[in-house]
Amino acid sequence: MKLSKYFVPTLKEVPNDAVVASHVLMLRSGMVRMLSAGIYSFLPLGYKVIKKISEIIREEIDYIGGQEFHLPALNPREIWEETNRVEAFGDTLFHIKNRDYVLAPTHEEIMTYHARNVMKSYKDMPQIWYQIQTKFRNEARPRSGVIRGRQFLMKDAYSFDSSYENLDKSYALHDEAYRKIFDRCGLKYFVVGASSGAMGGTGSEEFMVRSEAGEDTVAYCESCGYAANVEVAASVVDSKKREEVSEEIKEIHTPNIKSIDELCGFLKIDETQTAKSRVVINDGEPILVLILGNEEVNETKLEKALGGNVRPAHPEELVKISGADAGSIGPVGFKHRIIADLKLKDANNLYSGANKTDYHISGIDLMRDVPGIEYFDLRSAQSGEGCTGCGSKLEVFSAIELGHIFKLGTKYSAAMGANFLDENGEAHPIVMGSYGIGVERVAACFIEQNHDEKGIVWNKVLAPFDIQLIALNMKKEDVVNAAESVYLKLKEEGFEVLYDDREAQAGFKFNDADLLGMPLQIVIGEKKLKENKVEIKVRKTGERFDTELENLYIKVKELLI
RNA sequence: CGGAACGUGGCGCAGUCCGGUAGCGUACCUGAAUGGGGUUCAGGUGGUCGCGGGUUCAAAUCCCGCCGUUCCGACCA
Repeated sequence: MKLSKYFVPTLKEVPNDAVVASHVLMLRSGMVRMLSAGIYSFLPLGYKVIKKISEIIREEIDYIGGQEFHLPALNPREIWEETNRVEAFGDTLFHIKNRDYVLAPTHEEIMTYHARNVMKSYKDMPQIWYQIQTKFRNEARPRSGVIRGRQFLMKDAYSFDSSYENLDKSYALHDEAYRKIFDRCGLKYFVVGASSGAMGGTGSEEFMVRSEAGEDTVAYCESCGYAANVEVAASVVDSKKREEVSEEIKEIHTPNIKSIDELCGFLKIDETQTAKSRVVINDGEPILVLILGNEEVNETKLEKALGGNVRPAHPEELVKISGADAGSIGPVGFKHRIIADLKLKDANNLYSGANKTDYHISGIDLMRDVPGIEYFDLRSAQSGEGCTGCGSKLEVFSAIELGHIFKLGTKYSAAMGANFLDENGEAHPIVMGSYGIGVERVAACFIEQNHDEKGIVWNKVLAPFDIQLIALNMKKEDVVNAAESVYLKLKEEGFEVLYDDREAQAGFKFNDADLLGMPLQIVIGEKKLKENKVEIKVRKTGERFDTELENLYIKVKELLI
C-alpha cells in the first residue's frame, strides 16, 4: 500500500478530548475517528487491526468446534421480554422509536431463540455458536475511547449442553481458547475468578489487562496467580495489636464532633485508635457494623456476611435504635447485633461513640466490653497485604476486562422454553454458557501495553502492516526506483508493506513511521544506496543497521519470524 | 443521573474579565530552495466564533435557555 494514496490522517498534536494512551494513539495514528460520544468509526488502518484480531479469535473458536453466525442487531422487543431483560437492562438497552425493536446489547435471547424447538435431543448437543458482531449499549458515560463505547464489536459465543458436566467441558474449552487468543495477540493478561453477578449462573472468569484506564479494581498475586475483584478479594491482614493494659472505660464530652476526622482532631489521637460505627438494617433487624477508623466498609462483603437485604438506617431510626445521632454511635451498650471487621479482632483501648449524642468513649476493650461481637472480613484488600493462597504480597490495581466466560446454566433456556429430551425421554432446559471478548478492547489494551513516547509499537501479529518502507527523497530517481523494486519484491515475498512514497522531509516520515509503529522500518536513502545498502530499523528496540540490498529479504524474514 | 471544565478554520490555542473590522501556530494549496529525525522563504484557500433567544447603535465577548464533548462520581451482562 502506498501511503500517498492511503487514507491515514495522522495528527501531530494530541486531540483535546483524548486522555488515555490508547485513545490518543488510535486518533493520532489515524486508526479511528469519533462520530459521537462512545461511537467510533474505524478507518482503514484501524480496521486492518480489528480484522486481524477477529481472525485470531475466529481460528481459535473454530478450533474448539465453534460455528460462526451472523445475527441481527435489530431485535423484536418481545423476545427480550421473555427473559425479562428489557427491565433488567433498563436504560442501557437502546429502543427503536418508530417500531417495537431494540438494538441488541448481547445475544443470549437470539441464540436461545434459534436453539428452541430445534435442538430437541441430547444427541444434538454439544453445540458452540458464536458471532463477531456490533453490540449496542446506551452507556451513561462512555469513556477512554473505544474501551467503553455505546457501540462496540464483540465476539460472543454460546454453548448448549445436555448437562452441567458437559457445560463444564464447553467452559473449559473456551477457557483454553481464550488463553490461546490472548497469548497469540501478545497481551499480558491475568484471569480473575468473578462472582456470577447479575447474569445469573454458577461460575465465571474474567480475562483482565492491567491498566490505569481500567474500570475494575482487582487484587492480584504475581507469585501464585491469585486474582480477584477487590469487591470479593480476600487478603491476610494483621489485626490491630492488642495493647498489654486495657484502660478503663471513660466517657468524654465531644460537642458537635460527628466524623472520625473531627474526633481525631479534637482528642489529638490517630484514626487507627478509633472504631467507626455504621448502623444498617438487615431484613428489618438493626446491626452495628464496626470498622477501624481509617478504613471503609466493603458493601459486597458486608452483604455477603449478613445475607438478605441490607440498607443504611435512616437518621430517625438511628436515634431510636442507639439513643444517639449518627456521629455518636458505638458498640458499648448497643442493644442489637454487632459485627466488626477482622482487623479489629479483640482490640482494646479504642475510641468510639457513646450512644449518647455529643459523647464518645475511650478505653473500649472489645473482648471485655462488647460480649457477643462477631468478626467478619468487611474491608477491601489493599496493596501489600498477604495473598491467602501463598502468602506473598498482593497488588491492587485497575484493570480492563477483555473477556468474560460464563456458565449460564438454564436461566435463558428455562425462561424461553428451550428444552430437550434426555436419554429417558424427560424434558430439561438446555444448559448454556456464554463467552464474550471485546474486540476493540484487545486493540486498545495492546496499545496500552505497547507504546512509547513516539507512538505505537505493534508486534507482527496485530500490526496492520509488517513493514513501513520509507523512501527518503522522492525527487531522486534512483531512490524511487530502488524503493519501488524493494516494495514489489517484499510484497511478492508475502509481506504486508506500507510504502511511504510521499514527498516529505525525512524527519516527517520517520516520525510518522514511529507513530504508526510497524515492527520493521526499511529506509532507502541516497547515500547508502550508493553503497548498495539500505537501513532496517526495529521499532521495538530502536535498533538500526545497514544491510546489502540483496540480503534484505533474508534479513527481513529473520527479523519477522 | 449528580459535580466540574470546555466548545473560536482539519488539529492545538489566544481573544471573552473591560462589547467596536475574527487572530496565532500547525495542517492544506501554489512557487522556490532543501533533502537522514516534524527544514526554510514568499504568496494563498478555509471560520454560521456549538445552537436559539434577549440586551445594545454594535455581541465570539454581557444575560437567559438548550445542545455537544471531556473528566470525577453513581451505574455497568
